[in-house]
Amino acid sequence: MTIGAMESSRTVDSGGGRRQATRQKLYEAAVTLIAEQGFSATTVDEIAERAGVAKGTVYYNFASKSVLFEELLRHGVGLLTASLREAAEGTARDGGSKVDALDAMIRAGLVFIDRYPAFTQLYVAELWRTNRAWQSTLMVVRQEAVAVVENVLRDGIANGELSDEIDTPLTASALVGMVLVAALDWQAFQPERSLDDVHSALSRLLQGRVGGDGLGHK
Amino acid sequence: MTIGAMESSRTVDSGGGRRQATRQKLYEAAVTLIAEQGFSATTVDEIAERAGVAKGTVYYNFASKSVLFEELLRHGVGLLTASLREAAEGTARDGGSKVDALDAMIRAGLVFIDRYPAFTQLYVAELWRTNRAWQSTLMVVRQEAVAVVENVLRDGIANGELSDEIDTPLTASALVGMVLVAALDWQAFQPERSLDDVHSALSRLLQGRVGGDGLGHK
DNA sequence: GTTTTTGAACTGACTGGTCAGTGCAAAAGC
DNA sequence: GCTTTTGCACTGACCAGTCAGTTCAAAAAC
Repeated sequence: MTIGAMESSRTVDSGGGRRQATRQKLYEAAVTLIAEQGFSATTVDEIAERAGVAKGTVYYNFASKSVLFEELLRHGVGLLTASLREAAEGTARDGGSKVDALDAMIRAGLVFIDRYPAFTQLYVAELWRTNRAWQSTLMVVRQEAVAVVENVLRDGIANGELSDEIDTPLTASALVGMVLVAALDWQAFQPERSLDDVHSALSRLLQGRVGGDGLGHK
Repeated sequence: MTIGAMESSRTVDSGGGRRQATRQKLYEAAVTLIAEQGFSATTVDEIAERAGVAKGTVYYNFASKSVLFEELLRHGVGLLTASLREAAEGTARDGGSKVDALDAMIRAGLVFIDRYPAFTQLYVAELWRTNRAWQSTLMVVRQEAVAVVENVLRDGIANGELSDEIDTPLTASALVGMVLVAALDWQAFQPERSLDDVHSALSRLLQGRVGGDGLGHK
């Protein structure tokens, strides 16, 4: 049971109703199982059982196994995107630089992955697959999240803080990948380390302080 | 059909025998199918059909579906590891710096992903899963590949070229993630761009030339 | 003549999805 | 206040279909 609550209690159509609570339980059950085994290898019976619910309930709440998964994806990436946006805006309010904003977003990414590792695993495992039912959904939510990073990069270029030679989409992808893989490896192989620890290592890389004296070499 | 040949014709136990050729065909068929659909969703019948081979042949050559997949994994990561090592050694022979070695390995990674995109997809999709039959195999081959990067980082720290404050395993993971995600996004969303183009964007990031004047800001 | 492949038939376990029926809390009727 | 009705949420046995893996006699390749 590696996943956190993922409540957020005030979702789109909140309503503390029984229905909503059941859906939440199903999300939580599905996310861990699918992260471990993959979508196809996870049966609806398993999901229902772990959620403490009858199989029929799954189909009462979701049109199909795929739809359940798709809505889970939307839900999760939505949380991430909101978190990234908040981080970026936080530094903007404080008059911070764009590099500070990137740094804050790295931290937000790490916090998210730390909180919802199972969701992250499942997201990574599905993102680059092709020919799947939920491809288009995934594409849309991915773009929403990456766009937050891209916007910060663009702003930084616009105000001269970042080189205008950087490739916005590619650099954004690379930054996301950096955080994603470092965080997953952290969770998988060095879970005892602190978030601050990981953050500072990535921060150093972001700011090009890899060379021995803090300046880039060639 | 997004995958390249993956022949390498001179693999571990080469033997141009008929048997080896059949296994090769099965690898190629399996890699694309599993990359697209995932392991569980891919049937043995499909693999056999795409390989142009009878189902019985699959079981004549491999003990089971899982074993076929596991050997495929070993085979593919072996190619990557060899390629990374070669890149690192190439710059060492030319008396290049360790940053040059890292740069060469980034390029080698891109070349690999460009050549075997399907394998890369499948690898990423499986790497952080838990509770799977081939977990341990995957762990071993992953470590072999990452170790090549870690060694270059360590060498760079030892000779003072890189800061001794960098976190070797985390930085290695982050670099791998950077290349992995940037390359997969390149393939998926901007396949028309050239490898050199992608490489230079990542190179810039590696060398910390993101800030407007080529120096890190704070 | 030995190795490898073929291809079709078969099995037994498992899976997504269905559906008739249950439980129950609030509304309606008295 | 008490009884009856309504309909939402849930249940779990069931079904039709699918799949990994087996078997094997015969053909093909070497």
